[in-house]
Amino acid sequence: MLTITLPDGSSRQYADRVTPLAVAKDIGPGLAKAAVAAEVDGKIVGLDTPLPADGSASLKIFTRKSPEALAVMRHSAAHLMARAIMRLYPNVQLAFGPTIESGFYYDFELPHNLSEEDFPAIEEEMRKLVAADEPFERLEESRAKAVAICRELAQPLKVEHIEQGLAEHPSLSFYRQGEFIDLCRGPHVLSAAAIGTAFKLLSVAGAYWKGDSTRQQLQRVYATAFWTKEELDAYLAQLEEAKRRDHRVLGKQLELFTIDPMVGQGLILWLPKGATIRGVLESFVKEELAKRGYQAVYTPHIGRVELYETSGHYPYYSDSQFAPIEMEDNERYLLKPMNCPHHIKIYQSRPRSYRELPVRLAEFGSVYRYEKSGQLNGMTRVRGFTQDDAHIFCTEDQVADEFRSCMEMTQQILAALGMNNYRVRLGFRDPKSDKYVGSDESWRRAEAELVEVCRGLGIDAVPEPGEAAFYGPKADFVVTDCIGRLWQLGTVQLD
RNA sequence: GCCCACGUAGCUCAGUUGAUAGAGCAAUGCUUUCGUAAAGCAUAGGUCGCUGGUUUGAAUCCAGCCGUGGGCUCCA
Repeated sequence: MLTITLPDGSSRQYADRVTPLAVAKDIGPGLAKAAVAAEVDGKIVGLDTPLPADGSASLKIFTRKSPEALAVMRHSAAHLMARAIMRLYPNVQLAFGPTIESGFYYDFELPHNLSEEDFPAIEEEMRKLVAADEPFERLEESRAKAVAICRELAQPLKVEHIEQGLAEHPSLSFYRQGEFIDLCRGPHVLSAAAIGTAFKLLSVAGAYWKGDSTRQQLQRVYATAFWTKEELDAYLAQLEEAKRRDHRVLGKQLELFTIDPMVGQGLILWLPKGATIRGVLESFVKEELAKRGYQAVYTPHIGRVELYETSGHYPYYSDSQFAPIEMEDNERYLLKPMNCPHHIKIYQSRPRSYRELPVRLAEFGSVYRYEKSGQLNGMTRVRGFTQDDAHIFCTEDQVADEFRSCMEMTQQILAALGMNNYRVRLGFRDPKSDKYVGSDESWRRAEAELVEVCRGLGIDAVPEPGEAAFYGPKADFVVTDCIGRLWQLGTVQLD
C-alpha cells in the first residue's frame, strides 16, 4: 500500500504499483494530457517511472507551465538531435548533452566537421523523428553491463565516463529510442511527439572533452526548444533585439570607442564621447571611494619582474602576461598585470602602527594582460584596461567590517548603474589542490567570515570550491549581459 | 591558444555554377521647403582584409597570414 501526498495537501492510496501518469489520470484526464514529467520526494522523474510499492511519497505533476517540464523536454530534444546526427553522419561518438539556461547542447566527436550549413538537414531529420513518435524507454543496467553496452555501441567516451566519472554508481540508466541508446540519468518525455517542432539549432562550437584543454576537442551543437512556435520566435526575436544593444554596436554607432589592429588587438581607443562617459563614471566612483575613507594613490605602468616574483603572482600568471622588457643592465621590467604589489609597496613605505589601520588605498590602475586572442571581446575582455582597484590593510578583527562595507559599496555602485541582473559567487579553495598559500586554519576562518557577512547583508551568495585566488577566498559579482552571457565584474578578495 | 563562421564604398549588406563591382543610409552639390526616426534630384566614393598560387581571366577556387564574431579553456 502506497500513500501519495499531492502539493495541495490531499493524499491518495494505491494498493498496486503505479506511475505518476496513472495518478495524473486518476486526478483528471486534463491533467494527464498536460503532464510532462513529475517530481517524487523532490526528485524529478519521468511520467512512467514506477512509484514505490509501499510507504508514502510526495508527488508533483509538472505540466508545460513549469520550468522543470521545459527542461525535461529540452533534454529529450537533445537526444533527438544526437539521434538525427548519428543517422546523417557515420562514426559519431557521444559525449554530454545537457539542458542549459535557454536551451540545450550536445557534444560529439565525429569525422565530419559540422557547420551551420548542416543544420537544416539535421532539423529535418529531427522533425521526422518527432512525426514517428517513438517512445523513450528507460533501461537500468549494472556497471559491467553498462560498460559492455557502450563498448558494443562503439562509444568510448561513454565507457570512460562510466569507469571514471560514475565510479560510485552501482547501476546506471540508459534511454532507448528506436535504434538510439544513450547513457543518461533522465528523465525524458514519454515519446518524441511531446517535443513538438518548435526547436532550432543555433550554433556549433569547439568544446574540450570534460572541459579539459589538454584533451581532445569535441564539436558542440547549441540549440533550443520551446513548446510553441510563438515562444521560439519570441526568443529568437529577443536575441536579435539584444544584438542591437550590444556595446560593440552602440560603441560604433555612438562613436564611443574603437579598436585598431595597427594599435593592437584588445587595446581600446576612447573616442571623445566615450571619454566623456568614462570621465563621469570615474568622478562618480572617486566620490564614492572618498566618502568611505579610501585614499587615492598612483603607481607606474611597469615594475621590475622581481616585484611580481616577490608577491607570488609571477608564476601563476606568467602565461598571460606581456613578456618582460629586458634592459642592457639585465634589469627586467613587466608591463603591470595587477596593482596589488605596487599598493603593498606604498603601504610598506614607512613603519605603520596598528592604530592607523585600516589603511585603504585606491587607484584607477591601468594594467596589461596578454589575453589569448580567442578570448578577446569588444570592451569586455581586453589586453589593456583600467581597474577601479583598492587594497585595504587591516587587523584581523576589522576584516568582517571592511569586507561588509566593500560588498555594500559594490552593490550600491552596480545598483546606481542599473545593473541589477547579477549574482554573487563565493570563490573558495579547492580542498584537493595544493596551489594555495596560507594555513588551513586561516582559510577556514576567512571563508566562514565571507559567508557570515553575505548572510548579514541578505546576499544570496553561492560558495564554489576551487574558484578562489591562490592567496585567499573572494566574492565575485557575476553580471548577466543583454545576450545572457555572464561576466565577472566586481570582486572583493581576502588575503 | 583550440573548433566553427565571417572580413565587398563611412555604416548595413547584395553579388547565382570564376570574366573589367552594386543597393539603401551617410557624405557633397542643387532644388523644394517648415520636413522634427530619415523631403526630391544629382554627384562623388572601393587595388572586394593582406600575401602568394591555380586559370586566358578571381571579390568569386586553393594555401598562408592578419582581424572580427560565436563557443571552449583561462581570468590576478
